[in-house]
Amino acid sequence: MALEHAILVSLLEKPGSGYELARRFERSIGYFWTATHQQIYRVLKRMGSDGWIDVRDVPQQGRPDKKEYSVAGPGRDALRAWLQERTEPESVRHDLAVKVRGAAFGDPTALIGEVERHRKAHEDRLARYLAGRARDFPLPSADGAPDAEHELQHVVLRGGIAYERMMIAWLDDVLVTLAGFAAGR
Amino acid sequence: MALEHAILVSLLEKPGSGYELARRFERSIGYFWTATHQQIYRVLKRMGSDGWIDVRDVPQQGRPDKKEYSVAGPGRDALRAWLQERTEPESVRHDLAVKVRGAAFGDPTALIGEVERHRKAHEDRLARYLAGRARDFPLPSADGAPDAEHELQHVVLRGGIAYERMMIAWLDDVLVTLAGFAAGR
DNA sequence: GTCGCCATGTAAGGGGTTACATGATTCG
DNA sequence: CGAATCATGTAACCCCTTACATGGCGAC
Repeated sequence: MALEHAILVSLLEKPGSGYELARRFERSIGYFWTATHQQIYRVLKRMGSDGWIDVRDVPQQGRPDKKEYSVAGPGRDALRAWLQERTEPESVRHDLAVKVRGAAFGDPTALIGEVERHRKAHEDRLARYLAGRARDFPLPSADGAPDAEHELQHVVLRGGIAYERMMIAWLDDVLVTLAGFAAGR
Repeated sequence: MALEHAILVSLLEKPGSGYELARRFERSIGYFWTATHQQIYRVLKRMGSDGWIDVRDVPQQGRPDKKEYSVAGPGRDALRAWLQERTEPESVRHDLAVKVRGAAFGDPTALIGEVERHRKAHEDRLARYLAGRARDFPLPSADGAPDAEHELQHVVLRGGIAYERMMIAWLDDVLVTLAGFAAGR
């Protein structure tokens, strides 16, 4: 339900095409929401016909032309209204936890490789986030009027970093537990 | 895609009815997968016709009769096969992070109440998990052959606890950041 | 007598994933 | 000459959520 709102936020931060939005969802937005280009194009169409966003054709040379979207008045209003609404914490879905508990009925040690793969994926993401932080948020905020957009982007990124660190530590815990079955017999 | 596998794991741990499964998804299974009774009944039907599970009618007194499901051979095989498959880390979806970043284009301080609500929800869940751990996993595992089912349930629960603690700490970070806008002008 | 629990479903609609489709340009 | 990037879409399918539906029993 929040995809359209995530798109509004992203377009408010910087107008762009559907393709560019898809890339942002792979990168910075990816640590709190994901979407593929198919979804994005479909939703952009609906948002356009609802008057939430404006479209501008941008001819380009050496590349296909693109449509640049930007947030219109009603889009801003829709976002403000949604910010007031209550939303419940999202439900968690972890394949890997299902597998870990399911491993009790198969071979626990056979899961080690899979856990290591996931651990590596999380470490790669953490490294990307840390690089992004070093690039975009180099200094602790100086005193004085804080810049809302910047500060809020930063605190969300800190959340992504905390999540990846938590996952890596947990996966280490899982690996130690699984290794216990290999050694303990 | 893992709902049917989560049900297999739950039924292997202990056979039960659709209603009982729904309750388990609210409780212990809830920290790594969620499902409503509507979903569960539908999937149970399909799993039954695929021969993954057996059904047994259990008449009851003072309560409606129930159907008790248990895992059949092909279900066990399906779970074992799935444990071998690669699954990619689940994509994250956090409404609240979208809102935090969107607050830059509205009133950041208006979000404080919502963040506090979420914080409380996570604290409640953490308290439930800790109570569950004290009840079900009172002692550090004694030496000797570890019990796979028990150990693996415990490590998944530790993951749930780590997740809730991480979220609470992050929400505190968000609250401090949001409060900065109220004070900083 | 109403509320909550136990117990099982159907139906509609919305959102997300996967596959298919096209076509130009740049880099190795 | 093939692969990757830029750029935009359609179609089918599956999963999930929300609403509707029923009905007996026990507690306050």
